[in-house]
Amino acid sequence: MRIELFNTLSHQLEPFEPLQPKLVRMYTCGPTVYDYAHIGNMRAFLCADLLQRVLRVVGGYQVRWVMNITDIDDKTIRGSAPGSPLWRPEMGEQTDDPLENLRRYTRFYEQAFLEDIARLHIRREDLFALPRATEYIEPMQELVRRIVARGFGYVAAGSVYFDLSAWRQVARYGRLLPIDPAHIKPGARVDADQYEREEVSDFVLWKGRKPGEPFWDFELNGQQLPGRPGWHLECSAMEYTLLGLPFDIHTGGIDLRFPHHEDEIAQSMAGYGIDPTRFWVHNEFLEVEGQKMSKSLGNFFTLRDLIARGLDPLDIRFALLQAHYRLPFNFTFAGVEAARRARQRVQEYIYQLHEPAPPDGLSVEVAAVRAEVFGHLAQDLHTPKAFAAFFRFLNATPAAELDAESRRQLLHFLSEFNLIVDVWEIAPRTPRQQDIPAEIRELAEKRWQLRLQRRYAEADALRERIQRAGYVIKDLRDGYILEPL
RNA sequence: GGUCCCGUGGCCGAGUGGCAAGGCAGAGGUCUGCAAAACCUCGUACGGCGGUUCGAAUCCGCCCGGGACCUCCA
Repeated sequence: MRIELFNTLSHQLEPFEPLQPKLVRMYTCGPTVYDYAHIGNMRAFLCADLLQRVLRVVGGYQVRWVMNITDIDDKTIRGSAPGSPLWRPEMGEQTDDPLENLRRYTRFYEQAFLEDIARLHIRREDLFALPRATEYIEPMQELVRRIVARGFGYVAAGSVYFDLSAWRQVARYGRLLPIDPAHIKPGARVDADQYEREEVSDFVLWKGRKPGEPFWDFELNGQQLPGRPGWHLECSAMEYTLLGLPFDIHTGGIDLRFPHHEDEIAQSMAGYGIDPTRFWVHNEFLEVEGQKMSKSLGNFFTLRDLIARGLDPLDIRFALLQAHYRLPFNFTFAGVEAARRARQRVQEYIYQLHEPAPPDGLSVEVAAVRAEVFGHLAQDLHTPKAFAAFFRFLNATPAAELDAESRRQLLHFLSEFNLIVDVWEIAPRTPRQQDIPAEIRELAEKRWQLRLQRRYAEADALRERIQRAGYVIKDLRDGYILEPL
């Protein structure tokens, strides 16, 4: 099915076609591993995951998906510095080597990040590569040399800057978001004094070494410039190295349009001479209870915070799919609860489909709902419309009444749909006996026997006890289901 | 100060000129010893005020409220 995507470059919906037949090359701005990722970060990665899954399942493409790990920047340096309050015992001992400290610090949060995305069902095996910035220092330095050689970079006080005024003479700057320098907010962060750049809009490609900070040797035109890469550099270099330019899709949060992505385009074009990406796809932010997430408002959550509060990461995944990715998502606890119920209802439906069909079962047209649901997903990942169509079908199609062939087709469609949504189990109901303590199972069995003997008072008392232990009993016609509450 | 997005029933959330999707909650019912689950049925919602139009949630203006970006925040 043909996919259409909203492209930030053109500000409109465009039909998507990969540059190489059948293969989509896609890059996602990943986390800076200086702390646990919060759910706002997670939205960005879930949106990218949704896109790559839709490309695979609905578009029928192979996807080569790269997401970087930023393990060198101001925040990671600060966090790993000697005496940092952010240093944790799990990271080991701090050493005399700033680079080694940085490595220990960032690996810790990288590991946490990998655990977090795994819990959200962002699959490691879907990622072609998860490159660390510090492992691409060479290609970054090479890019700086190219930029300078082409006359778009200059050295000042040990750092290398991108010369925007020179760049503006040969190319358009401000393709993703027009920025009018005449109307810069008074007091906006320009910290012109901090560096020796010629224009405040010039951005740093390579930052000169500061005492006590990690650095790499760098020789540029015979000059020794020990230091570390600028923010935007890693993406350009990794895209070039891992995907090749130009590639198909670049994703990230909406805040990255400017300056990060704008500068990335300028760098890649200036250095490699190639406009790096055909499609820029940006997701809107996540708010909490209608407010911007902030630590001072007390509405700042990491995934770990939410899990500690008893939320299921898959309910969070499902909840985030209920809104379109280009609109702000209002994260609420009530919303996650609603998502949990809706998700459970579909799971129940799937279980019913696995049960034996009645002899005079109904036959339904599954191809139509598939076309409708996938059609909405193909239309700029319109998950709300896709789910509306899906639930409309569910409401009109009671699982218990379907014939065997319809069930088979429907389960096939659901397993395809679940390759995208990934929050259900396409399997018969299995009493997960191993997850339930033996004494609870015994109580449930005892209660069932009492119930058969019509000793209801005693049976109900046991049911109470079981419920207090955190399990619920659902009676069926000739048996019961025992599951965690 | 500049640029831009959003405001739809109790909550979430589609719809961008022609009788307002869907989810959750709520109400009633079926089934069940009761409950839970499941299933069926049920909605006088478009922030405010003007304007354009035969017709506006949808276009235009103003106002109110929330949010974003404006040089290292996803």
